[in-house]
Amino acid sequence: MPLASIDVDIPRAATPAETALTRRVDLTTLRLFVAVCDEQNLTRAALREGIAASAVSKRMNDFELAFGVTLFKRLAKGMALTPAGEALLHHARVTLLNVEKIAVELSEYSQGVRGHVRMLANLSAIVQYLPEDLSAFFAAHELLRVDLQERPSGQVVRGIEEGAAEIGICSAEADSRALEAFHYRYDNLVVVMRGDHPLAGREKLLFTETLDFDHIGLHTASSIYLRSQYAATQAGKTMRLRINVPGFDAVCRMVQANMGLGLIPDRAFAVVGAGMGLRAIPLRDDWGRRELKIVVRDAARLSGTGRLMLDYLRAVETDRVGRVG
Amino acid sequence: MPLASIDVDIPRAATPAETALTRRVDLTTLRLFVAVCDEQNLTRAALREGIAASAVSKRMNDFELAFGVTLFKRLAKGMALTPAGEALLHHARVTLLNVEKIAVELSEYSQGVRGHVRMLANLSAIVQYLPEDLSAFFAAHELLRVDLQERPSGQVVRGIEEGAAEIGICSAEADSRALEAFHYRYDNLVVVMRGDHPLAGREKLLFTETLDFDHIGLHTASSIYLRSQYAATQAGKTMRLRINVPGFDAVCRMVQANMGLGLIPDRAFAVVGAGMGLRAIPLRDDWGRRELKIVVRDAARLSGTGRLMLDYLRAVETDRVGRVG
DNA sequence: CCATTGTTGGAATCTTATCCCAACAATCCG
DNA sequence: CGGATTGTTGGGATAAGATTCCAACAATGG
Repeated sequence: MPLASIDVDIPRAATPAETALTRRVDLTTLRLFVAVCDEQNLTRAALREGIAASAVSKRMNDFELAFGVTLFKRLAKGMALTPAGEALLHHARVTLLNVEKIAVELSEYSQGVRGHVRMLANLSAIVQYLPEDLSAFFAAHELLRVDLQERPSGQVVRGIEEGAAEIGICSAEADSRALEAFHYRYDNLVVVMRGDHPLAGREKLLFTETLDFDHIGLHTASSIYLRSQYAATQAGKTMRLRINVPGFDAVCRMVQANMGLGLIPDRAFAVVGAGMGLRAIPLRDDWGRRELKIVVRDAARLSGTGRLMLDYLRAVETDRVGRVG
Repeated sequence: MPLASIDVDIPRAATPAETALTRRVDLTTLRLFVAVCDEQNLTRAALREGIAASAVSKRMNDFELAFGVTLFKRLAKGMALTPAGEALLHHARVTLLNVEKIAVELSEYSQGVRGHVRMLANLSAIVQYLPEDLSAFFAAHELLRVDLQERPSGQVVRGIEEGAAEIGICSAEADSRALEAFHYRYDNLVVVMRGDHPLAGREKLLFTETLDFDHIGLHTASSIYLRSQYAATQAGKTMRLRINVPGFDAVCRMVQANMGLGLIPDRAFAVVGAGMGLRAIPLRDDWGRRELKIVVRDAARLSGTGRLMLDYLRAVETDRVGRVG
């Protein structure tokens, strides 16, 4: 069918000839190449890199010869890229960026750093839990470093599978396929309201009990918003929405302005809603208790630092359970 | 605030010392380094790379000296990585992978290829439109190549912003911020049913008209499912769901088995539902007409091949409008 | 049509990686 | 316990390759 016929991303093995070609690439050449592209002028590029122009010329020509391609259109007024040159330029840039990362990271080690962990996490974890957890982790392990990137849950799983990072944190509902998964945190939704709201005296709430009042919605793509819509549907009722706003903080401000009830995670309320004189009442419905999980490719083969981080993250919730309430 | 205190991903400029260190990295050293890591043994690594063991030893020692780090724990029975070594190993691997890509891509050019475009697209576009559109594009331009990766709409936007690819295709509802956006396709939802269904004679349908019949739902996280739930809520009704299934093809099979009505994109029906003797009736509601858009960073600065692809994709819908029906 | 700008070629030089051989350290095992 | 084995490191000679300088060359632009 059509999908199979697309000539895209075929991960074929490198032929022997290509293996040999790989060795003809070197970083100096790539560096000079991007310099020439930047300057569109071989002479200026040579100047910038502190080398003779003829040496740059030779390197570029040798490279073109080795691969049998033309990288530049030699114009009277400098050099312009061919399509092959553009393709190379992109890869050369990311390669050099990577090399820079190597230099930076290793010089951190030379200054005393003892370990790195690469992590991926979804927004919910990054906003609610990781600031506190990582701060505490760093306090206990000053000489460790973390590279953290934000991605949606599905992409977190993909990244861990591909080895882009060692440890991932994502929604427990995401399919983590062959990865090992551990519980990280429960994420309790709370109903946020002013102290003078009719429901303000309650200890717990069912979502359906809130449907007789106005609501403030999160943006329409958020999972909380979608899930609460679904719950209302299941109950055969409709949410009365006064407005949709983009962030947890905005929800709290709207609540304060007496626009209605808000529905946000408890930890988010602790961070953005504190000191606003609002009341946050936990939701009793089971879908109000969402779970974040930790995913790794193989816990037994984690780096030392990765192992340390994994153990720390797995233990952190129970250590603080009193404060999470 | 907690977020600011995390010591993560600080993109500081490289110091002059680090710039100098960058030049001490070279690909041969990296290649030898991963060989040593793979083999956990310097001698075998040297053998594998066809070079004298002492040469490898020298390179490793010089490298360690240059960066002031220890990469290996020299054990009697070979070499084991230190944390610094592990950090280097990861970056070395991706760097070498990149270099391999350079070699592969350039040798394609040497064999006649005339241009590359890197693209990102969401699943919807990849399943429904790109197979056909790209096939047609390749038919017209044999010597061009496309690198296509699947990502959710939000990540498509991010990837284009970061320059990971030139052209992105995502939902029109995704926020494309500063990117240039162009219309790509309308994605019309159709109600799928057996020929003997009471509604089978209709030309068009409002979603509310279908709510008196059983439905087959897509998986609960799909945007079609969520959107239809929402529409039911807005109408003050409830969808009567017989079952939730994971894919467009499964929906069609369930419809055929007389389980109820299905709601899927028209193009998906054309691909998976053809020849099943089913009827597909367009939805009249405005949310039944979803849009896919093309995003680029700067259409004026696209590569030649990128420009060609953009123009092609922008024109393709109207060229085929008769067939899209 | 000559001056200017910019790229390329060649020969000499110099740097530097590699090789080979030997030394050395640490286990293994009889 | 001690020689054999396995594996890493050091030094000097060699060989390979990159850089420099200078000159030639091509193509605009006034």
